[in-house]
Amino acid sequence: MMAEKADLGLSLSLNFPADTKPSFNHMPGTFNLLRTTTPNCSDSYPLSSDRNTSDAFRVETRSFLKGIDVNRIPATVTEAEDEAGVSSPNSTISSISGKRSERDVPVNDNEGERASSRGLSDDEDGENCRKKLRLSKDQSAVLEESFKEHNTLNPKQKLALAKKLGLRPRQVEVWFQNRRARTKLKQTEVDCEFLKRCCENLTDENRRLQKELQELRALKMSPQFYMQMAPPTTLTMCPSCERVAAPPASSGVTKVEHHHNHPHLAVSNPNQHRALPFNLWSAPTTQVVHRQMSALHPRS
DNA sequence: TGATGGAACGCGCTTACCTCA
DNA sequence: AATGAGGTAAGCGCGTTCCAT
Repeated sequence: MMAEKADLGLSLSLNFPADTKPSFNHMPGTFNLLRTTTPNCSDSYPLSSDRNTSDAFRVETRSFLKGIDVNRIPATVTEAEDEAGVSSPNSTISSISGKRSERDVPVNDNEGERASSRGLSDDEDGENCRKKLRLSKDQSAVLEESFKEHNTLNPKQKLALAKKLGLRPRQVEVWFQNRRARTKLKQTEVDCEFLKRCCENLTDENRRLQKELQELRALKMSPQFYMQMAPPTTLTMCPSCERVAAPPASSGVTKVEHHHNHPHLAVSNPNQHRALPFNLWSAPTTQVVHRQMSALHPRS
């Protein structure tokens, strides 16, 4: 089952390759904080509103349905529901709204389906127990394909998909909801792992710096060091690249001179070169994040 | 023009059912 | 055969958005 899941695109693996980064953009409202740090992440799942038109289903509608669903509801019930848009005894909700210019194109069908989705929806057998209908592999595959194209559906798309798969629109809707939830969960796990790694790197670096500091303090105590050491004020840090400048031949280095020692400062876009001082972020992905954060909070 | 109410929708949480080891 | 764990379809409540009034 896990392997199957991976095939279906739920494998948001943690071993970020060299220049990939976790995407925080999949779901609205999740990891907003982090999202701001990765504004250049591309949306893996464009919003449905971008593709709500009929072209969304240019995915061939050929005979996917042949022998498709083992679990299918008796055709009489399903099709009657879907075609007529009367899915349940309580589907008396008015379908005359005409609102939502874009969303409820197929007014009747959708609203009937919607009505069935809230409240008593036992249209399968009329009993109270809800039946668990496992979707077939083919059905899942088609849904996955569709999900890859757009992770939300407008009513038209929902209906078309439902018809194509021999499911109720509500089932398609639920599947998409659950699928979004799974994606988000998976993404959250990936994000957590990513942050954990960042934390570990920072901890290591902190430890290393503490050690270095201790060594420097010890050195400072020794008289010989004091004699050789130039005054600390001559240690300058490049505000752009955050590197400690090489000890100048003479003290009182001006900023211009300092920059002359750093050819990279000639780069037009300073953000393109923001070398980290201590190799702080070992993972390339974190460098990206750091760059974004630097861009958000530029120094001078 | 802003306030208000209804409809539709998505999400989070949860339950119920199914499959498999 | 029984059972517990994990996966997932589905129910429900709530918040948000859009639109008509």
